[in-house]
Amino acid sequence: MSEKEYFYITTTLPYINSEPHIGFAAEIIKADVIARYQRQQGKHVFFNTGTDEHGLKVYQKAQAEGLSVAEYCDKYSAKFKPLKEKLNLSYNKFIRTTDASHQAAVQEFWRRCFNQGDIYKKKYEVKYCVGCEMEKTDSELENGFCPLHPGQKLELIAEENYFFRFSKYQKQLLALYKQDNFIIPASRQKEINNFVASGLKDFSISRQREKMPHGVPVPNDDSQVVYVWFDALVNYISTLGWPQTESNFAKYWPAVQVCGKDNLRPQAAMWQAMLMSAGIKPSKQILVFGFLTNNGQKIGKSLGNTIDPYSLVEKYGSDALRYYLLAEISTFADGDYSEDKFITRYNADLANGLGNLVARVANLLEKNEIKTKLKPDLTFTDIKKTVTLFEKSMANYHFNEALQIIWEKISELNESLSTQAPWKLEDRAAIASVLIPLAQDIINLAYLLEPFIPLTAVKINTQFQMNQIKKGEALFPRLN
RNA sequence: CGCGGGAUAGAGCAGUUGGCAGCUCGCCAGGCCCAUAACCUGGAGGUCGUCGGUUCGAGUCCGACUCCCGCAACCA
Repeated sequence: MSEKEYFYITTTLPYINSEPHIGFAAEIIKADVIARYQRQQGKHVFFNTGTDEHGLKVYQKAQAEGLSVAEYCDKYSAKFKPLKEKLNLSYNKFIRTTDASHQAAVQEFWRRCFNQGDIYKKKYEVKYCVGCEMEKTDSELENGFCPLHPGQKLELIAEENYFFRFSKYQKQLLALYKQDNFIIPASRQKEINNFVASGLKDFSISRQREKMPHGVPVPNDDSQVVYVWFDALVNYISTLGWPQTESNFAKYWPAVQVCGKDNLRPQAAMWQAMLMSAGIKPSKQILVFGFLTNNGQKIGKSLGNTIDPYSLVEKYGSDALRYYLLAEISTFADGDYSEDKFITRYNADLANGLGNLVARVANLLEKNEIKTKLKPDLTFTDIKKTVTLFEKSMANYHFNEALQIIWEKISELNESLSTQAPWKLEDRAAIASVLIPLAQDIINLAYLLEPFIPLTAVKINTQFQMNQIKKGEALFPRLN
């Protein structure tokens, strides 16, 4: 490779009206796997995440907690930052949409769209529930009434906001969806294609400051603030320094964006249209992940069955959680979490599989005082087939499949050890000739596992690079 | 005719160019004893939702149907 390639990946920014939840943890862990894998491939990686902090809900929650919005944002944004250490993430940028540089970028982005003639002011009617003292969107209504106040008629209030000419970009968006692998999985690309093909309505991109002051000021109109969607999406480029430092932007853009399936429209349609309007290249690729259920039940704040990633890490460690989310659940499909499944998976694969194999081989090497000098070597004959299959799965982001391939190898090594039974042999050289190839395979597997379970990979790597490999502590003690 | 996803062994799932049905857990029977009561071998268990079509051959493609589940935009 003459010159290093650049690679940019970003998660969506979680909205800070609640604590970090397992769904976002799953999303950012997958992004982390991709980022780490790309680094292994020798690329310069820019890995972005952060928090989305504007908008009505944050404004209301701040008031409810008796905090200024700034205090509230600092407090809640800070709840997301420890994910980096707790989940062992490798992102190198944490952007907040309240950052001054981001706000300036939003305004510049707005101006560019405005200059294209894609932003206009329009009066329209919003539905207002007197009972709730709140505006309601159609999707919040049941049979045209507020579910909390079904007897009351909704009032219609005239409001004037800025709109974005989404409809103008229908054809260009449809052309974009012709490109294979723009959105993965393909079914999502089909879905958004059908949605866009069915017709687009312009959407409002501002709010009256009087009602909701917590947002980026609209350029040249003090009475309005930028609507949070429009604002938040711009982070994908403002985080690169756009429009100030074009050089960084030029190197890394366009991005691979990951999101949950609820974010398909904003990412794959609205944001792409916004980029077109501003004269910026579309995203490189959008990966759309599924949702998690808790024991088969939909997870929701109202159901009170949210899963706190921090407590899971506290209990089982970051690698165990990462492994579960990556191995048990198909990358793009919905998946389920339950403690029973977690423990079963942990014991079967991490304790009995990988952990036990490492213990067996290391112990035999130590007991027989066999000296080694190993380092990862993917050209090692015995690992080649595994590497080929592994890379194929990784290219499609099929992480569960990639891990399965590694675990087939682990199983093969356990079998090989049992068959050759070096503990029955007398001759040290013969014992060594059995164990050293196994140790070489293990250190190679650790290399492949680094994007998935980085702490364990480092442990194994350190352990197996020693001249005298020692048994040491169990990597994953069995859970009961 | 709103959009999309799913239906594969007792449970949970994988099967992306159509080619003898796989994985994990659980269950039964052996082996081993280096290891984290771990590991290895063998076995029982499936009309791949239903019906029809294409094909030498379909879980995999096409059509119809049944049953589940999301979404239905300006709520971030």
